[in-house]
Amino acid sequence: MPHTHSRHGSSGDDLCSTDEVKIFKDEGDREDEKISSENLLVEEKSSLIDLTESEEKGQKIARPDHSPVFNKLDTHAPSFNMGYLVSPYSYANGTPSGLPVTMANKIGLPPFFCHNADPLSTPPPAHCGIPPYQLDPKMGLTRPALYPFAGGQYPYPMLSSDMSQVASWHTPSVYSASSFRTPYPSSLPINTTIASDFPFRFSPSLLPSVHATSHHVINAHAAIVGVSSKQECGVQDPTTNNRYPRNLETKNPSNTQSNDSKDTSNDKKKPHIKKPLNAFMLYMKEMRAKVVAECTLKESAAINQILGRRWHALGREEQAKYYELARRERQLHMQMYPDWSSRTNASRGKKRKRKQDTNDGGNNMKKCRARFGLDQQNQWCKPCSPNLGVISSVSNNGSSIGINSNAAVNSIGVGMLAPIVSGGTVMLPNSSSSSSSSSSTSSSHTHVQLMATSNGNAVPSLNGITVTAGGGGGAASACSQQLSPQAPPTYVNL
DNA sequence: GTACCTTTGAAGAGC
DNA sequence: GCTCTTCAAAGGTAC
Repeated sequence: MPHTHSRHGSSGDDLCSTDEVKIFKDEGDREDEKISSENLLVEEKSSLIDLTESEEKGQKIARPDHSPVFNKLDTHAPSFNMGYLVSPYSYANGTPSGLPVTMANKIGLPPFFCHNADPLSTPPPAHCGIPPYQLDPKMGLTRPALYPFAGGQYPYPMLSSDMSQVASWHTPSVYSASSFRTPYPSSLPINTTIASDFPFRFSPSLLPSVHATSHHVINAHAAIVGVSSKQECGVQDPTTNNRYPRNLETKNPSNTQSNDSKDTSNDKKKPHIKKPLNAFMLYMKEMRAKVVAECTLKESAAINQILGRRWHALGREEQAKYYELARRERQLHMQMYPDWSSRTNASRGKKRKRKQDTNDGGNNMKKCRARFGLDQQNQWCKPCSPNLGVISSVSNNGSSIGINSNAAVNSIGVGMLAPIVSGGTVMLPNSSSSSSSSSSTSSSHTHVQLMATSNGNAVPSLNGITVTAGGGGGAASACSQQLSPQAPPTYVNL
């Protein structure tokens, strides 16, 4: 995890990551910051993963009736005991099923039960499912499943209608005897129903081929995509009635290798199994629409910055939920595509080559910090050091913000202010302080942070508004403040 | 049409 | 074991 230090106040936000103006009140250490994940040590955060990873390894042997991960995570996330993925579906033995968010989402399961009826009021807990179901800007209020089942398709990801028939051969007592109670619909039929009761013990890799009727389930998995992720909806194999052909490249590694010699463009067009989403991706998927609605931003790069900050601000327990979800995603993915490896996709065709020039403001700055062993948030490495200038005035007439600067800042401003404009919004203090920036006194600890640009520039302050070098937050913190009903922010278009 | 941006995390390759 | 690279999602942007 990149953040290994404790953040004090709000000045320690991540440098170099955003290009926006941030104004916020320094009201001392907030309670939520005390539990912020940014305060987590590397060991602490890794422990979150270790908890799930250790469980994952143990699960390969046997998954007891009470999942060990729930017990382990009890100390951090008591809500786990409630089964944060409460699916309306149940196993044949009546035990509730649970699916990773994206998997259940994409295979067409209905949204999870959510306690919170207002998706915008407060950040819903992870167990509440995916707000974008109601908020997806493209699909409208009721977004259909990305991978809807064809008529009659069985809703279980790994348990096709035929498979369910297999499952129906076994009475609940059979399941009880197996002592398996996994939240995975996939793991249950594979590990217990099939493995223990079939005359042959199929390895997971054989399952898709052995049970030919389940191929549509495999193909319904969201990890299989066609040309690109943006075209994944509606991509269908013309030769079959399925979205994708059954013979996936990862099912035959030798074919994958042979395909490497072919044209990469052809490789790109081939359906492939996508990587399972990690914890942050799951979080982004869930929270993106909310951030878009709150911040009126559409650019994913900016949204992702916000989400990245929110991710760090997320509590340990909340993050643990997503780590657990991600672990389940990986596990389910592993069961569905046992022969798949990330190497398969990595060799597909070099989808993109990141810029290697030194002016890259994101990765290169991170690399610089790593190379020079600098704190990620409070220090600048030499190549990224801010070229400080002086802002001569900062004015706010309620509809616009003006930032005048001397020549030095002007030179910075080319790189600094342009992203701010492109960002579209700048958060200003509330009416009490925003009406006049000069009225913002030190007693209110109002700061304006001009965020680092790709050149790592930031500027000092004037007129009572402190403009600090570096720092982080930008729109992320702005949007975080917007969550506070007592302090509605003022957004001003530049 | 497609790479890029931007985030974090996982995983593989290479040293 | 460490570092580096790529890929997952997303959609606007730039070429």
